[in-house]
Amino acid sequence: MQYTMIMNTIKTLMKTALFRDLGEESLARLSEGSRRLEIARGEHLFFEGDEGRDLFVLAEGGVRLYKLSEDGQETTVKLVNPFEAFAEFALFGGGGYPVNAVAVKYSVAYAFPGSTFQALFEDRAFRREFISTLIERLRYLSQRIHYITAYDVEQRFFRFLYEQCGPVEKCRVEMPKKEIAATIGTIPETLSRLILRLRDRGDIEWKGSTITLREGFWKERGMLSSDGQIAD
Amino acid sequence: MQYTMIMNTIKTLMKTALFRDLGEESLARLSEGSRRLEIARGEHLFFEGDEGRDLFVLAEGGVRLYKLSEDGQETTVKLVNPFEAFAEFALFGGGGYPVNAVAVKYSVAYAFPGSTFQALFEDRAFRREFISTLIERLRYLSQRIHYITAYDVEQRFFRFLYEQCGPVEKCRVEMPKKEIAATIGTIPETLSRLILRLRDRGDIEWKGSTITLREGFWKERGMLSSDGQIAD
DNA sequence: ACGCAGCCTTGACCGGGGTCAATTCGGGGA
DNA sequence: TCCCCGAATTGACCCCGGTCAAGGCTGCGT
Repeated sequence: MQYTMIMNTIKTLMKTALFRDLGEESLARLSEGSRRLEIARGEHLFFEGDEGRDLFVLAEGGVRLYKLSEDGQETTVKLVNPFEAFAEFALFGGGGYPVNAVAVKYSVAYAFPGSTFQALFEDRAFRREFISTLIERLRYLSQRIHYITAYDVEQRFFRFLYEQCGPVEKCRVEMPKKEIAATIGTIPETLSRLILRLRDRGDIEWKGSTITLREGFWKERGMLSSDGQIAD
Repeated sequence: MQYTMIMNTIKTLMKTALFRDLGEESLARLSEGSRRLEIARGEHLFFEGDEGRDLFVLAEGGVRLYKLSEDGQETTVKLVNPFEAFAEFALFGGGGYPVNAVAVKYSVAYAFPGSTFQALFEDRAFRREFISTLIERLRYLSQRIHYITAYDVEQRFFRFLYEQCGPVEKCRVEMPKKEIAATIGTIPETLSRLILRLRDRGDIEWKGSTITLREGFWKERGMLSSDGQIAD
């Protein structure tokens, strides 16, 4: 493997919460064992049930994790953003991946074979970080379950925007609308109508992949803009 | 603390996956630091946001974990059954409990202060078990998110029965119906109507707290009864 | 330039399940 | 034993959002 390639991998790892605090040589060792994957929009990284012992880190793009039921109904579990690790499931306890992973746009990810982690678990600080990551996921999923069942499509859409960009007025969202719809737990038709309603109301402007909110939009909803304590 | 009381605690711990494999003296140490809690139906063990560093193990009864939104809408995250540990969140990363915990019937639980776990984490096997537990939760929540959004009330009700009793024809469910409704993500009225429909159809019989399914009920749904590979 | 294939939008329709309100049931306390 | 309060049932109503079916828009390959 090439030197500059390893350096790139390391750069990505250092921006990822799970690995941020690792020492030089741990990072190097991880990187050496990794593969770099480029995936086009719509390509799958893995499918539910696949045996797989890889943990992934997204370097660029976006990946949607979802489940599928017999009748084709799909449910998004989480949208992964750059510098997040995902598929920690793979490292422990078998049973294959519990979700499907699809790129919502051109993406770059690194795959780290589970075996390369054995050594890292000797490191107390890493363990701590790993467990924190899991617990954070747990909190996230509890939260998400709640959002999806207790809030309507409009509120879920705002939350999506907030998760993507924070409390700002201008936000780029480079995903096809149907992926956005899936992410917030609805279908393109409904999202389309929602946007229409919001535009009429003067709340939103959507040009290409740039979304512009009305001045003071977040403030009205109790999420202060421009600096920011944030409601969860 | 009394000898027999400690013995009871230990007996419970030994039936709990997380602690099953611990050695004698670890169990004893844990037990000594624990409190025994008896809670009546409807009582809360803790509320969302509470600072708390206790991990719980349910010894008897049932506890429902749920979130609440501003407008009073509640969402059940998980129903805890005896010999399950819960509120692992508390041990790491702050922010208080992310859910409310209410007893759905008279329950007995043990509370273990987070501090007593520090020592246990030195034990490699325990760490492994702990992480497995977290990952299992993660899988469970992914699954649940999917069930709640992709399946209708009827299917969710069957899944509830299945989770409570497995693929058997006779099943005791000692919870008020409104708690059952909340658990499967609906309201008492809807559950009531569902039961009516199922009874007319001859699928179910509900007397007191005993539910009887029609012969071969589970088999028809691809979950073999009486021995049992189980669909997930 | 053309054509095809996705993606997105728009309309008409409708059904699962939630809301509100009125009874009825049932079990524990005086 | 009766009473009472909360749980459960039942009915009338309705709305959010999903389904189905047409179009329009865009971009890519040849």
